[in-house]
Amino acid sequence: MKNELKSLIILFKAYHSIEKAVKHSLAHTGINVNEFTAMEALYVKGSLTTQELIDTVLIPNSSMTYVLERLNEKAYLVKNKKESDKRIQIIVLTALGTRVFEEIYEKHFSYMRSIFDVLDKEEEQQLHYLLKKIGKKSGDKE
Amino acid sequence: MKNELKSLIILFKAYHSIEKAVKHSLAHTGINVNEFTAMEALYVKGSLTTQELIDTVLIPNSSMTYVLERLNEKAYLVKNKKESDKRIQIIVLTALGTRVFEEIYEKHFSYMRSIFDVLDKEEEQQLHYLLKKIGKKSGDKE
DNA sequence: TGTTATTATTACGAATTAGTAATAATATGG
DNA sequence: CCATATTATTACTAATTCGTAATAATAACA
Repeated sequence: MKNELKSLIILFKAYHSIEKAVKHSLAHTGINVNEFTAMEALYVKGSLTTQELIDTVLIPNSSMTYVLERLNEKAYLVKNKKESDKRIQIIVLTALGTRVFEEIYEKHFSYMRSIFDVLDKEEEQQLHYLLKKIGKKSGDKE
Repeated sequence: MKNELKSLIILFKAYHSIEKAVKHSLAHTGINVNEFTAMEALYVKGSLTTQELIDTVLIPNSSMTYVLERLNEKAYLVKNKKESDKRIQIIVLTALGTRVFEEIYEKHFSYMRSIFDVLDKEEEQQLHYLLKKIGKKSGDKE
């Protein structure tokens, strides 16, 4: 077998390895990776619609519904119908959600940063460039 | 929020985007990503123990059991107890499994290669180097 | 040689993920 | 306006994933 999907294998390995580290970092925080990613997006953007969250977190709509339910149960976010288009919901972190996220983020940041710091600044930029390039190409093919 | 986990976010995005492409490529083949990865490892290595497969595919042991069950049901692989240590199973693809894998791989290869070909040879090597570096660092922290 | 520890694997059950259909609101084209 | 198409979201269900405990075989060593 021509092993020219080496890039794919290496990407999968690196990702799974990092994903494990993320899970480890989030263990005992009461939220999982998808929940964290959704909260992060909301924290950065201030507010997003469900559809925008789906496009950011890249999980299926039915999975996002589940994630939002969980976070809503924990009172970390609220959903508000948009007045001008009632099909749309605007999602916002609550004060509690924001506070909890900030606490979790601080530790998570240090932990993850200690991994990525194995790359120097230039290497990290190069990684961004390369990953964006294949991510974009891959998205284009959908 | 200091956005210095940009690398993490970009990696996640690129991965999920590629993962979608992989799923698309494997749709209608009757096997999913984990099943494909396990078969690929077996195809390349000839045979592996369950534990070796777990270390390759990087999923929990309980998940691997499920994957192996699925593939065994489809008669794509067989399990043989090792004589010298009966705790250990040696997993091998059947002739059917091998043939099916080759068929699937051929199409999958073209599809995935068309994505990674957006990188030139040098860029691809660089990507390998960078991903291995953070993958390794991340694994070390376990 | 008989505990005790370690390793490989499976069993079980709960949580999550995801595909598909349903619902509800809005847009569009006659 | 009305019928139809499109968009956003949820409901429902099946499949998968995963943590943890159980089992079974082997190793270690007093």
